[in-house]
Amino acid sequence: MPSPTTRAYSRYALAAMELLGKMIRLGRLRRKLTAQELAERVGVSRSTLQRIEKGDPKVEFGLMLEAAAIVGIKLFDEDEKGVMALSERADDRIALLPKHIYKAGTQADDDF
Amino acid sequence: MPSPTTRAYSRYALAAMELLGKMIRLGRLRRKLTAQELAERVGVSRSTLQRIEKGDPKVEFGLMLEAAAIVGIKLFDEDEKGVMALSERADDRIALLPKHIYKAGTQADDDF
DNA sequence: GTAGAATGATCTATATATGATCCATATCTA
DNA sequence: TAGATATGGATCATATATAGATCATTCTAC
Repeated sequence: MPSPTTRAYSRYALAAMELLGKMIRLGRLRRKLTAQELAERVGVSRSTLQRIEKGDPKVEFGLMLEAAAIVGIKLFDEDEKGVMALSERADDRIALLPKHIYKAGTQADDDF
Repeated sequence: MPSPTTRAYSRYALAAMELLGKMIRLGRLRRKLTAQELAERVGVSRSTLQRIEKGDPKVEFGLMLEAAAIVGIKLFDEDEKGVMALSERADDRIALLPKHIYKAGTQADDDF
């Protein structure tokens, strides 16, 4: 409902985005790549890379991860096989839960 | 240079995005939230939440992290303070490196 | 010190992500 | 099983992210 202009992000999300941006910049400098060079490898313009390294919440999710991967940052501390394994485990766990959530005559939500 | 339509993502990045999407869905089901409910909390439409849970590379980076945070997924395995601490350490390390990277009479890039 | 290169910041046009809506299907509750 | 609700998918108009360009500034190598 809120127009994307009005969008608000939690402080935690903002901090995490900023951190990833800084990690990408650090990785780039360590690998002695210019902004232009990294931008080309990621497949974006230099201006977009600037936003990536600032941790701008509005950049494409895929671009952040692509840039991170190129400079050697692996989320989840896993290589490709590890990520795929985790993905299957997630599938398994999802399969154990109800497919739909019903709120007909329900009260709250949280527990565990 | 490449039109955003043509954009290609590495397999690793794609796998990581898909994993995060599944983790978000798992978190939502465990907390017994309907798609509509989580979408409202994130501040997006249900259709966008569908793309988030699919790990669509084109959703805003901030939305992925916001949704993840709401269902209790913390990247970097850190709380807000931990993330900010890491952020400062990243600043320190960046400060130790040259501000500009020069490629005048240079050869390769990698080392570390 | 100086020249040249990299970076930061800003602006505009255009491609596109998002919100809204609708329909069909699946699946839970009673 | 029936009825109600959640979900998946597709479409379209609109707000907006991105590419590209320009200019000023900062830094490095020489």
